Amino acid sequence: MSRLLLLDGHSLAYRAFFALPVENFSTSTGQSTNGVYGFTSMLINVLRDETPTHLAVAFDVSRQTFRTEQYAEYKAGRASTPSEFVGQVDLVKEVLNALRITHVQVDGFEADDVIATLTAQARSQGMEVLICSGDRDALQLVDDGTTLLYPRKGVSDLARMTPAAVLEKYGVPPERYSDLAALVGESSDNLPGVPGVGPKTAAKWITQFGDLSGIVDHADKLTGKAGQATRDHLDQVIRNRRLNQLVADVELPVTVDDLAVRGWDREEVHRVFDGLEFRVLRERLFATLESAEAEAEEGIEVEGTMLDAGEVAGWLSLHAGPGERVALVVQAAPRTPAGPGEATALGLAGGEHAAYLSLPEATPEDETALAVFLADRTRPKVLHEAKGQISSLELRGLPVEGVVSDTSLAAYLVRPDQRSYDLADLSLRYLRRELRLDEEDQPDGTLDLSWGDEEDTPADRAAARSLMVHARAVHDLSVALDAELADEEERSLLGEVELPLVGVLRRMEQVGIAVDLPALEALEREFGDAAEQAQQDAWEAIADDSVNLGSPKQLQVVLFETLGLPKTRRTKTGYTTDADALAGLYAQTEHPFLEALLRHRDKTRLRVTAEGLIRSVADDGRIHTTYQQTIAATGRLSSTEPNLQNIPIRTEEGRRLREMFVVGADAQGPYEALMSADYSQIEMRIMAHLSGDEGLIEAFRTGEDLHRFVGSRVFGVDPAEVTPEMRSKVKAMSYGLAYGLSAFGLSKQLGISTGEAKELMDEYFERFGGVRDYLRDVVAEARRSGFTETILGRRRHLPDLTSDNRQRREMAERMALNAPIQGSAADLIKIAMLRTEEALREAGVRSRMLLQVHDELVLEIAPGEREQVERIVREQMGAAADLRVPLDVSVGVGRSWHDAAH
DNA sequence: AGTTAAACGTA
DNA sequence: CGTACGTTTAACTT
Repeated sequence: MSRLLLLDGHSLAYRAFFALPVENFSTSTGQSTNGVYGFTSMLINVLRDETPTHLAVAFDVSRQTFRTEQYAEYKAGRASTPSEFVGQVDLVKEVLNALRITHVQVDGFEADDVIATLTAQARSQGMEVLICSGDRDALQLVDDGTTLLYPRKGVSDLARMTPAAVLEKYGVPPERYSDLAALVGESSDNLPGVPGVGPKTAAKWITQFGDLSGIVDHADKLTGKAGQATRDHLDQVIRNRRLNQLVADVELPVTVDDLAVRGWDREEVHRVFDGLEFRVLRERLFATLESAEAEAEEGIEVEGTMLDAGEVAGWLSLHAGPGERVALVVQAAPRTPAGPGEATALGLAGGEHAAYLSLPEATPEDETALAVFLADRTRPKVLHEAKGQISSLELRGLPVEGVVSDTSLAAYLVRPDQRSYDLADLSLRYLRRELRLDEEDQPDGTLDLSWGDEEDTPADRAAARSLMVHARAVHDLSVALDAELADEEERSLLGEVELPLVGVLRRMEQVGIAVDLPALEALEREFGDAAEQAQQDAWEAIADDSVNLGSPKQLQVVLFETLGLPKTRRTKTGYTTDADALAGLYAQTEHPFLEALLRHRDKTRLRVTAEGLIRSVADDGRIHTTYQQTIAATGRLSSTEPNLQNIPIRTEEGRRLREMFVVGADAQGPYEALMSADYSQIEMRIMAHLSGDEGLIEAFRTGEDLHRFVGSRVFGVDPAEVTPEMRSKVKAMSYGLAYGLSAFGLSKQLGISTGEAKELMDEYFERFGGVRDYLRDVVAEARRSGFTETILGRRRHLPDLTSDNRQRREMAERMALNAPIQGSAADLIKIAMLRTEEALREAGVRSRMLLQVHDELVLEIAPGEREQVERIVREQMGAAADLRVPLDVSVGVGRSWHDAAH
């Protein structure tokens, strides 16, 4: 049986371009290759999986086609082709030439028309046809012998669109798809659909009236708003239908018979792939095309063993000796409010072999052998997201030592502004290896496992395979990422800071912080009652109790239509109703509704915060937050479930929430107090250090109030004569500088004219020239090198510094200003946390660290240890780095977090 | 049901 | 038209 495979070269390369991060795919000469890489990868996969006898790739020639002649707006409004994509289509053609694969393009027609024509020819000869395209228009070609392979996501997941699949997904058979598309529209072609008509409605009508002409003929019978809209847009729908019809009789320079698969040009493939620096892909290509008998392989090949009772010690001694790096992947029970669940199973991978161990099935001897291995710091382990996994093991009485890498942390240090460090993503990016872990990708029948015995169910085997595949990926990734770390400084940042910090954070999470639950519940009710009262007052003020005060949309109606108040700043969807704007309106109008509304906002917010905290209290009466170590691009930690880094402090009422965090107890008895220790003005001190500005350094060395000192220089008066207004202006500016503040932003914040703000900034920079020079140089240096760096060598890449787009470039410039400062502060407190914990351990005290809030540490103090711990914390925080200015630490103690403030 | 935008809390 | 985050709610989408 002959089988023709047709690919849409442009659409697939374009899909690949967006699926793969461009910065990870470029040659040493700077040519981007993500599009051509992804296309080639897809090509290899379909060749392997579909074994076609005939093959061609179609391309568009230009945007000018018969469709643009008929409808000038066709495919208009598209973003211009990204510069990194330019040239990649030609590279795709080079690859095809080397593989002796025919490519076809015809002036005035799109790739899909070429595909439609070839499909018609092939079908008339009784051939089976496979189309691989990212363009949905090709769905109209699907029939019993024609299947569309449509990229679902990424470059390795293709949906197999048969007639049944089309019907299932769109509710219409393939020959009616174009009718549906004409109604719904196709945004990528700039063909607008009928407003209010989605695929569901369109499919319903098509079923009801047979096809589009049936709908047109019976347009008067279409019901509802959507029906009226369709009648109003009938011409447009008919035009859409004419444009989305593919042309199946294009005159082509080739016939189907010319497309028979030929041998390929080995020399040329080597030359082209060398130029593109595709090494892994070349191996895959050769493996796929050279062995005709090569069977389809699912994901990674893993040589592994499902360990049976009594086999653990043996495996470990063979594959996990001293110095032998072993990856661990833990499967655990669901997490609880108190933290991660207990470990249930384990995947291990050494250099060659992998193993799987189900903990409930392990014998006491097995567990002992495992425990010895895990606790042995001379046997190196690597994990992905180690913190949670180690906690799960420890819950099961299996402490872990000797962790030499965490692949999520390593990947974070390499590129700190990624959204996720998902293992499968990292595997694809750094190993160029697809981690196929979906259950559906591994139907039982294809599981051909060389390990395990008859008692293992298919589900056991699938779980085992998955853990071993994970472990193998973690092992190989840890090696690959070691090489990706920029320099010795970054390796030490991982080994000496981030990795040891995992343990500190883990213990802080596990300990949690005690909460006065009854008081918190009372407070929640109090805030709730106050919110209720505010709502009543607000409703009364406008004589309307139907308004949802929490709905910005409804508020806009009330404020700007019903009450006719002056319009505020624009947002995407209307006018802002944020607190600043409402306060401004209140100042102008003194309308009682505004006062009540603001009060309602405040109280509701407090109530909701209290509510969330109550929900988070675990059975031990404490709140166990989770610290995320790979989220903030600057190097800070973040806190989730719940976020304990944004508990209110600025207002009196907000601070009452801090009173709810109290000193608690442990198995040995109660603690004495909470202690809060924070760095004062850490960011300005780092600015002084990094800039070397003599004036600012002197400010910190004299011990004079910083803003008073700076104010006296800026305004040219004695420190004693600096008024509160002068001080607050200078304070706002000092802090703003580290964020890339503009004169405009400063004027807005201080409520002064832009001119006045400009003068203020000029005067500031005149007096503190070192700061001005530093801020200028830090951006220039980052533009040159492509990244910023903190005191400990933590890098943040900012490619947008050279963007043509002003908005993006200026955003990147502000990030470049801020990242070294915020990031260095993060470095310092991380060092302080490590040393503080170590010093507390050496001192043998019971007191312990509970929270980190960027520049503050909260500790729980055991009876009689207050002075000793204060000394330790002051010393370790103060000595975290040797800066050109002192690091000032202020400490407070009390029964609650609020009382410990100072 | 799942996503996005607005609002707002912290450093 | 100042950085870095996380959470909640309403509204939008299908």
